Parts: sequence; structure tokens; C-alpha cells
Amino acid sequence: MAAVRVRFAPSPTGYLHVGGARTALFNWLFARQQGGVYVLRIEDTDIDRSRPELVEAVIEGLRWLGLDWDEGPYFQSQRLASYHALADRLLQAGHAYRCFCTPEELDERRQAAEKTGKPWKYDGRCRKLSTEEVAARQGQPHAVRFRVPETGAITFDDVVYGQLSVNYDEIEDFVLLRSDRLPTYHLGVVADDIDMRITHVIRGADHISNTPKQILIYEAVGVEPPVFAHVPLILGSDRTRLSKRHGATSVTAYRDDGFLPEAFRNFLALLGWSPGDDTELMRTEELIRRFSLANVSRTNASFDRAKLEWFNAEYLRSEPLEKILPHVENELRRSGLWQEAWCGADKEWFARVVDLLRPRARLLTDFSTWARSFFSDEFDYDAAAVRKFLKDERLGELLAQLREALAGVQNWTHDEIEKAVRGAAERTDVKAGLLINASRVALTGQAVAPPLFATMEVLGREKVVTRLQRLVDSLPSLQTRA
RNA sequence: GGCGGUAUCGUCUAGGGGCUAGGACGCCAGAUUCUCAAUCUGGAAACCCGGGUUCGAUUCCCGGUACCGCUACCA
Repeated sequence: MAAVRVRFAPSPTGYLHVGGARTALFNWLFARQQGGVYVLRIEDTDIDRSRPELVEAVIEGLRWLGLDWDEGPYFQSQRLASYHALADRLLQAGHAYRCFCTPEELDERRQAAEKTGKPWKYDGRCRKLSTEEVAARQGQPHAVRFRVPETGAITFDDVVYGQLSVNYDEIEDFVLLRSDRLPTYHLGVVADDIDMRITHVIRGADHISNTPKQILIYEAVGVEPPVFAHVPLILGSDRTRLSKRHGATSVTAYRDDGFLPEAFRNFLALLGWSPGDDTELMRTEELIRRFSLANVSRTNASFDRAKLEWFNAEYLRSEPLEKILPHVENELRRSGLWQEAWCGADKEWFARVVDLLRPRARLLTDFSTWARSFFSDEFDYDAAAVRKFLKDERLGELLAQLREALAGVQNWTHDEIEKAVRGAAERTDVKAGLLINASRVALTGQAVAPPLFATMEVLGREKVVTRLQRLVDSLPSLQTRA
């Protein structure tokens, strides 16, 4: 068996959406596992709907997901000669014929048929045109249609759906070449898949009904068709087709929302595929090793953002720290909180802070929102946090005393800080929790943050003291407001 | 409408002629804790319906229903 060659063939009529990304991922996993070649092909023959800038957008999505390709991108718009050659060959062999019906005429006849309730199929008007009649119309615009056999059926095997079969009389004489000499999808894919020696076609299940037509072309030219593997579709959380209504259209929107590509990949791989056991967390290496077309499911899956977030949180806290750091840096740059020292003199400090924060983060954006106080002195006190932890009216006095105690700590270490805080609580005869929780709000503005002593250690004495003082000063107004 | 396909907790799924139908996310409760997250323990939650085949069907077959796809000189 020849080496595996697969392709991802998006058309640049939209961004790389979740469904396309999943198809791209499955092809990629299969190629990498088989040591095969992954081809990227841009199907841009629909000149009205294709937009050049969307090619970049699709590529950006693939890059973010880390799905690198070995060949291409090829552009169908630059391979027209190959389609014309295939069409001519089909014409010559009598498997195709010229059709002079105009789209307008076709439209009329279709509507008329539908009015009478009959299912429309191309009526074959030009199918039996004699060579003389065709010659007489030489030079007139025409399409080229495939001559589908009148009786019989076509049966093919799909790796995931098994044996599929359709009667020929269900298939109309479909157009191969439009009157503007541009190929239709069917002609384009087959010509390309033959030329590019594609061995496995892994694509969305929405192409199942197209497959018989394409196999007909392979048979007509005597070429062995590739292996077909259709994968179920991904639906929105309301079980309808994924669309703008469901929020993010492009996978890059998930990047912008703060998802890690590794987590996204893991999540995506499990939409329509399972390793066959209970394993869910799988790094790319493991996905490549374990992926198999035989374990692809046949039922459409719906996209569950909550689970995606769980994967992301899981990766955020368990990936090697060095892999997380650049993503956090990127997020802080985006939000204008980044300081160059953090990749220079304070590199270690930055790593410590991220490590401290990440067990509680769900999204990368949490670093610039929820954890803002670790990277900036400008932060607000969360209203709920104020209500929950700052209502005791003794707090003004208590925090002032705590600030004094902390200002006198010799070694600014976790344990020394703890001693000082607990000591202050004892002296003033209050529970340590009262001081701890109130301090947390003072230092971070949040009710939820990492353990306090570690937070203080990382923030440094100076910031701790000034932030405590700042809260003491604003406490009266905060308390009356709450 | 026609044709094709699919049907296991809310969601992603495992499983398969006999199982207390398993796991994960989410949800609820408890434990733990300086908050929360994590962690641990426990809980609620599913085989679409009807016929067959069979000693026995969630599993196999047929029908219905629901959903999805295709039904373009889109891809």
C-alpha cells in the first residue's frame, strides 16, 4: 500500500470554524500517525463567495492549532487546466456531454416541476443531443454534465459509516464544468485528489451524498477511488448547525477568549472520536498514537463550552510552566499590563506569580481580569468581596495594626509573614480568618485569590503595606456603600 | 416532498444477546481549607417508541418517530 496522503480542503468562503478545524485535526492526526503527507488545498473556485483574505484567516486558524501541512497550499483557481483536461477526457469517452440549458431556463423548469409537487432532477434535455446538433451550437456557452447511468446502483464502503448505497436514478446528471469554464466542486475534488494522489478522504458527513457522484467520475476514468471516511458533524449546543448565533464562528475567537491550543485540540479530538476507553486528557503525542478512523462515531456531536473550559483549566494547571508563560505574556500584552522586566530581570518573579495563579485560572484572560492586581496597582475592589469580607467595623483598626506588624517583618518569607499575621490576630483577639480574608481583598480586590501568605510574599512588603493602608483609608466609604 | 444517515444520562461518550449499563463535563451534598479552585467521598441523571427473532433484547431485524445531511452552473 502506497504511503498515506490526506488533505484538508477548505473553501475560503468563511473562517476556519469548529467543524472545519475538527476535520483538519482528524486528517492531521491520521497523517502524523501513519507517517503520511498532509496536503492543504484551497477550494476557491466559487469566485463570488471566495475571499482572498479568508485564506489567510483559515491559515491563521490552522497555525494556532498547530496543524502544520507538508504540501501546499494549492489553489484550485490555479489548476484550471487540469479540470479542463479531465472534463475533456470524460467528454471524449462519452461519460459527459455538453449542456446548453441556461441557469435561467433550468430555474424555470425546476420551479414548474416543484409546483406540481414532483421532485426535480435535471431532465436530461441535452443528454441526447446528436453530434450534429452539438456541432451546430459550437461556440455557444454551455456547461458540461456527467452522464449518470440510467439503471443500477452504486455501493461503496465508508470507513466510519460502513456500506452505503444509492440508486443511479437518484443522481442527476450533475454539472462538472460551468459555462464560465470553472469547475464545480465534484470535478475539482476528483481531479485534485487524483493529481495529488490522495489515499484517504476524511471529511464531514455532509459530503456523504456527494460521494457517489465522485466515485462515478473515478470509475469513468478508471482510477481507483481513495478510501472514504466521513466524520459526523458538530452541532451547536441547541443541536442545530453551528453558526454565528452560537457565539464564536472562527476558532481564532477561542484563542481570543483565552483558550490554549493544546486544550482546544484535545477537546476537539473527542468530538466524534474516542480512544475506546475512559481516557480523556491526551496530549498531542498520545492523540497521534491512539487516533483511529475505526473509532470515529457516527452521531453528530454538540459543542459544549463548559467542557472545553474544563479542559483549558486542566491544561492551565498541569502543563509545564514554561509552556504556559508565553501565553500569559501574550495575554498581558494584549491587555496592556505587560512590563518588559518580566522577561528580563524579573523573569523568575513572573514565573512564580503565574505558577501561583494558574491553579485557579480557567482562561488565559483571567490573568488580566481576575488576577489583574498581581500585575498592576490599578485595580478595583470587587463589590461582592467587600460585602463578604469587609463588613466588620473593627477592620479599620485591625488592618492598621496588621500593616504595622508586617512593616516590621525582617525576612519577607512565607513563614515569617504567616507568623506576623497570626501574631497580630492573637494580640487583637480576633480569628486569623478575619484578617486573612480582609487582607486578601485589600491586596487583590478579590474574594477569590491564591493563599494569602504566598500572595503577600510574591507581592513584596512595599506593595502589601501600601495596599493595606489604601484599604484602611477607603474602608469607611466602602463600608457605608455596602 | 424525495433520497441517504443517525438514535445510550442535559452534554461528550464506553459497552454490548444475560452487566447494579461504565467514565468525563456540568449539577447537588458532605469532608478539607485563610477565600476560592484543586482534591476526596457520596448523590440525582440515559439505552426514542412499537413490533418481531430469541429462553432472554438496550444490543440483531422490520416499522414508526425525531434529528441531521444532500436535493445548485455552492463547496
